Amino acid sequence: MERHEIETFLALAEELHFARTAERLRVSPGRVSQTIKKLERRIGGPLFERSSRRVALTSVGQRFQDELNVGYALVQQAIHNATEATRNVTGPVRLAFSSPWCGALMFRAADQFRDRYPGCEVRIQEMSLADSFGPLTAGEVDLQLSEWPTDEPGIVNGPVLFTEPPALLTPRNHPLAQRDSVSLEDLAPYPLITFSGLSPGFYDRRYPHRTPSGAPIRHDPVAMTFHEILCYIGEGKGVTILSARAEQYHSRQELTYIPLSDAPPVEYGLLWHAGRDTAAVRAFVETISHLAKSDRGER
Amino acid sequence: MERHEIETFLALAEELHFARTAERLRVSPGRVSQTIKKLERRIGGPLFERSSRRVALTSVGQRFQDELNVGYALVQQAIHNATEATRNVTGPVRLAFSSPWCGALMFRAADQFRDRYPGCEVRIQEMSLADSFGPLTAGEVDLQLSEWPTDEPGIVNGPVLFTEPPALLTPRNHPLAQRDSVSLEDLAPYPLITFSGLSPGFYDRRYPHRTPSGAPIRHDPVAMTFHEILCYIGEGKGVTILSARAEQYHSRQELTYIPLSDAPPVEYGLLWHAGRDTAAVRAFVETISHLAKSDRGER
DNA sequence: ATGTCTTACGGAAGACGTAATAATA
DNA sequence: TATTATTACGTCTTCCGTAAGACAT
Repeated sequence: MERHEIETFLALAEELHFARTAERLRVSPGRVSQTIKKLERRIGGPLFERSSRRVALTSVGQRFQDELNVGYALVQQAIHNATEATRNVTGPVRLAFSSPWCGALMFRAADQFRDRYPGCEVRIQEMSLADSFGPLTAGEVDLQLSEWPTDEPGIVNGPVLFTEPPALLTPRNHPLAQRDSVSLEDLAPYPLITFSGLSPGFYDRRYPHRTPSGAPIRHDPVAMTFHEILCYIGEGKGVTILSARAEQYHSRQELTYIPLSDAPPVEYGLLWHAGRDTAAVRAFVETISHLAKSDRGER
Repeated sequence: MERHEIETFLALAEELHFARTAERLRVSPGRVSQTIKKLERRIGGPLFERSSRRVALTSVGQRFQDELNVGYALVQQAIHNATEATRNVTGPVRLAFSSPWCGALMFRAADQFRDRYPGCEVRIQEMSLADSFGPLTAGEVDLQLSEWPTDEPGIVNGPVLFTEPPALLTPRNHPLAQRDSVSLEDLAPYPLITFSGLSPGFYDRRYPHRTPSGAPIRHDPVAMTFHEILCYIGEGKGVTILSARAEQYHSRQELTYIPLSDAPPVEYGLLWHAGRDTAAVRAFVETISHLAKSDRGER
């Protein structure tokens, strides 16, 4: 049963007059007659009892009207809701990423997103790890892709988009630098250079205070920026733990990246401010999540 | 939003795979793609998040699926119910009428009915007033159009289809025969010939036992058939009350019909046996009721 | 190289309007 | 005669399949 048949039937069931029905539907009276006739053939019997001067519903038609009205109203409501929901996907979406490999994914997602939601303007900026949540909290940014998760109050931990294996970063002439792989157990003798500005939970997860066997690990010094860490290590002040992916973007003569076998993988996920997510932001979350799933090869 | 769009969307929302959706709907994959694309343009934004290797619902699409499923299921149920209801309109419909003017309406209605329900066989017979409910009670007849109402147990008083003014039937040489109109008050001096076989309530309604002022009216003799009444009156044995319409079918030299001003109109309606009405019978009731309304000029 | 979604194009089904016809008051 | 529903027919939209293209694995 086609839409025009439903609408013609319901209109005629109300008007009980072919000409007025035709006028209401902006079609010719002949069309109403033929549409109803065809519908009645499909149903199998008359829905209207009619002469050239009178139109009335049969009992079958009466019940049909009642039931169809309910169902069709719900269908129209569904369409209306969907239309309204997409209408709200508009306005600028301000995005931030913490590291180049997050940025790469985000730029690809933004291309798809602009394609699908032409009404949306997308702006992307890099963020400083020294102030991971400042822009989000200040309302300067709507969504960020960065190290995950966080304990920051008011910040929502969205979906994880990808993970990277952990690595140990050492000076080139470090005792561990020749190894193919190291364990957390190997870290005990060396000071661990850490990064301030991370939320406490995330900090403890990334930088252990003891090796698996219980030996203490000294945290020293505490750097304020990522480049500061690179300098400290280059100077032989210690080692640090980070994503293996960093090697592709921050390799230097005097530094060596070594796979870290037993540290937890580094997770990168979406973060936004609780209650400040708009329809456009949610739509971008869907787009980038979908793209990341494709990258992971999941089905 | 067209039916094929709804069905394509719902199928794809379940399958999340264009090729399988196309196979299920017996269309080509290209068609599914174009249909969804067009639907998304109409809604205003993406309902699916897709690459060439992955299909997922957006949050808008998710909600749309939930709501559309409910409404569309109701629409389909309504169609199914209507189809089933008309499927039952089949088999023979056996009709009876009590007088020629009832028969005239019934034959016209039967023509319309046969036209609208080709699967139904219609048989019409005249009934005897002497045994008004025998055929109905015995199950030989499904529906009858006759004097209305009745008190007969088990018989349903259906809708009144038309009414006729009452008349007094007298011999040509009767004292009242020259009058243009008579009142019930005029009947007191003359024996009233009545008709047995009527249900008690109807009998009392048609044949008063007293005039409006309280004078008794003698009921004598009590006839067994309509022709018997005509003979009695022709012989000068008394007068009777009947429908003015009878004059068109039962006029004789020795009889005179006089309008009866203050008797209740004679009602003709449909009667059937309680619980034995089929879908086909109800459909015929609708057809003949509609035709009678047209005859009455109601709108 | 294969599986999957998308696009381009020609053919067919059917929705539509116009206008003539039939039925009713 | 006026109003209304129905029927007939030509036009045009659009739905559809086929086949080639684009993209990802």
